Amino acid sequence: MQSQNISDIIEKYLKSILADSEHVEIRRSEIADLFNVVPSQINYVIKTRFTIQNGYLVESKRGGGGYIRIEKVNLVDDADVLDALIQVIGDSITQRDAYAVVQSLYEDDVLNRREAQLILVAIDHETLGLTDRDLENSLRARIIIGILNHLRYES
Amino acid sequence: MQSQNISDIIEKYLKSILADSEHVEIRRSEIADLFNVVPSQINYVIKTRFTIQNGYLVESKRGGGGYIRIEKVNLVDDADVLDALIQVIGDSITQRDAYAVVQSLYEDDVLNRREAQLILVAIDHETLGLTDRDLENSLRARIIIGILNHLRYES
DNA sequence: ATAATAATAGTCAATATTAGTCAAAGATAA
DNA sequence: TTATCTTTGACTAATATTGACTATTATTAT
Repeated sequence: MQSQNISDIIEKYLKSILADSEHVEIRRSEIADLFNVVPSQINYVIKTRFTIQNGYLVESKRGGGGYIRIEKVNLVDDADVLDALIQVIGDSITQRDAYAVVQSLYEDDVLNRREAQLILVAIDHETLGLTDRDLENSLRARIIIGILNHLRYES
Repeated sequence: MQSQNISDIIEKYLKSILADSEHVEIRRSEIADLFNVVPSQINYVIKTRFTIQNGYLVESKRGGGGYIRIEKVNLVDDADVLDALIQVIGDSITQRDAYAVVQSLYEDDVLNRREAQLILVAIDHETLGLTDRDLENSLRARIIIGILNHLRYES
């Protein structure tokens, strides 16, 4: 489990802060300097690792005193967040994003490890075994949304 | 003495590492260089010799800092039962029959109630939302088989 | 007040860095 | 001989990194 690339390292750094506090607020250029990358790489890290699918809300402001603020949210407890998530998924979701959703359900203790892994198997590219990528992504969306709704009624 | 083709040698090399540690993480091109083969041969070795039937899980990532990771897992005792079920399911299964399969897994304590329900959601006709019944049945078969294969080992 | 300037963050596309797929060719075993 | 297994490489896909350009907000000068 070595994080070879710098994006993974930045991700871990931010998550280590989030482990202790509700949110983290950064100045983009400072983090970029800290890890010796261009500022836009911070956007890349956020866009790929701190999405709503991952269970994070991000807000920011430009100009003097600007910042980027990342907050961890709970996907199923808050009906609004769940609705937002379902809307973001829409009728198509990649394996990567779906993986992120299941991962955050696990982190929120909505699913235990075994349940999460069963779901991951069900939505896996190899499992579905389709050549049509659009079809694969739309099926995956239906399965994930079906499960999210099931979890909603259950709770 | 058996003919030691290069795939066998690579297999032994990887397994010798796995003898000492739980997993091995490689950079595909490095191993290819080490044994003077094209990178895709590493995929061939993995696909033919590190299958789940043999107790290996494989995951990988592309791009900068990419890797291939092979993990040895413990296979459960009653893998034969799973094999039999997989055989019976074949490449297509109706919702009715699939329900029966999941039900029997529940009755045999392979799955608990919640796990069974999650799986039923995933393979439900409504969830999959397909008009092509053959496609639906074959997808359902793949999902169930994927899950049965997952149940082969303990993580 | 308003305009100019500074200080932030965002977007996007080009490039780099990996791994995956597939089918043809070659080698080996039955 | 024939079927299966191995080897190869061209093409594809996914992910990461970079930087030029844009957008937004705050501060300063007029």
